Amino acid sequence: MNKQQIKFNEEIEQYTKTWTPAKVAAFRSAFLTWYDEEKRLLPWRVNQEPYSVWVSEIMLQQTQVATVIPYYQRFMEWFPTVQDLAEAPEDKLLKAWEGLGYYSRVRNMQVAAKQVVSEFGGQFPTTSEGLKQLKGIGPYTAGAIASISFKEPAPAVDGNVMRVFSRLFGIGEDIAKPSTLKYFDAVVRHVIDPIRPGDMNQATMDLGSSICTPTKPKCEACPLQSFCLTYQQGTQENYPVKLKKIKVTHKYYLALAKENNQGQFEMIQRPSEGLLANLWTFPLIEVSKEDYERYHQEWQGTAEGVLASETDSLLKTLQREYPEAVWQKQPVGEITHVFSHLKWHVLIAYGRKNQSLIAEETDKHVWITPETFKELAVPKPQEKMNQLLKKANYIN
DNA sequence: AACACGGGGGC
DNA sequence: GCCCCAGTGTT
Repeated sequence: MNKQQIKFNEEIEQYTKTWTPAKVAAFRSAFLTWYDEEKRLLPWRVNQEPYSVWVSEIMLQQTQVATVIPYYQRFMEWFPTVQDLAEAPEDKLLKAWEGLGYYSRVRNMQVAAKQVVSEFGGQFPTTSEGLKQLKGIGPYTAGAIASISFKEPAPAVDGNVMRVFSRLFGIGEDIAKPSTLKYFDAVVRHVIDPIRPGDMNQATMDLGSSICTPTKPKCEACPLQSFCLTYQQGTQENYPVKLKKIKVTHKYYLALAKENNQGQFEMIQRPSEGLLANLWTFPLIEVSKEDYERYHQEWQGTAEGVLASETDSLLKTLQREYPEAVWQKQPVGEITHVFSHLKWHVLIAYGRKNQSLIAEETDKHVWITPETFKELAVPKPQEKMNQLLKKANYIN
């Protein structure tokens, strides 16, 4: 067992350590009693055939219960068995799904139906592992069918289940990350009823849709109140944790490290509002991603067949746009910096001027020696650039 | 790991 | 009218 596995096991134990066998038994009893009393009588709950469970689960992945019911009933009339589905003409198949969306799912269902007929003799595989071999059946659907139809104590973890269990156990992992699934899988395995695993999975789904709702959970009506860690802490509304995935925007710059004959570098103060307001950096020239990548390739010496007449080299650009300095042919280097919502890619170009031109100075524009950089407020990317210049012996 | 799939519901 | 939703497949 490697370190990561040990760490994982310890984390799971933190969640389950107060769940003694007696508590687990009481939990199962309370939950299943509630389910027996409250369970909704849905058309796909009249039997536990894998075919009916499968059809309903696929439909329910994309649509709410009330909408699914008529679709489900018509689907079962048109395709009563897996053989009927396997042999169905495509237009009838699509007609049956019309309005549900995600049409590839019904096509995958037919592929799976054909697999069942030809590879499994018309019978569904009876384990979650076997079920996962069927097209369109992933861990969730496999767990649902295996537990309901074959009484395998397999978790069926969907968004509802993550919500319920994150609150019950105070699981603060980010449910937006696919890797978080394993925490819920482990915790569900710890408490799932070995005699009625399917009912426990369905009870969890029902609880998630009727009581343990995303906002304003009806904890006063919850059969699991006394088992719920976050209810006791009053923190249930903070769960599940779902980090908004912020899209990172990439920005590409050339930084101009211009040194004059006094050993001074040009520094520019950023605008008083927005990102890094009022901080000082080398002059930054935003370039397109394409130009940046080309400059970067030239620098790394991997550009092939690039004709000077078609594209502009970094050196030519610098000489044309900033003729007051003598530019070094190659960039000093590259730094990147990740902000909360964007990533800077900066190539540092070094150029030397033969005059001092102090007259150019304004209050937002100074020439200073590296020794006095620290008198200016400088952001992290500029610090990285300074480090790079030091390392390459441009400054001390 | 990121994106596509396609409707419905919530704001 | 825009954003998010929830699994599975694909790249």
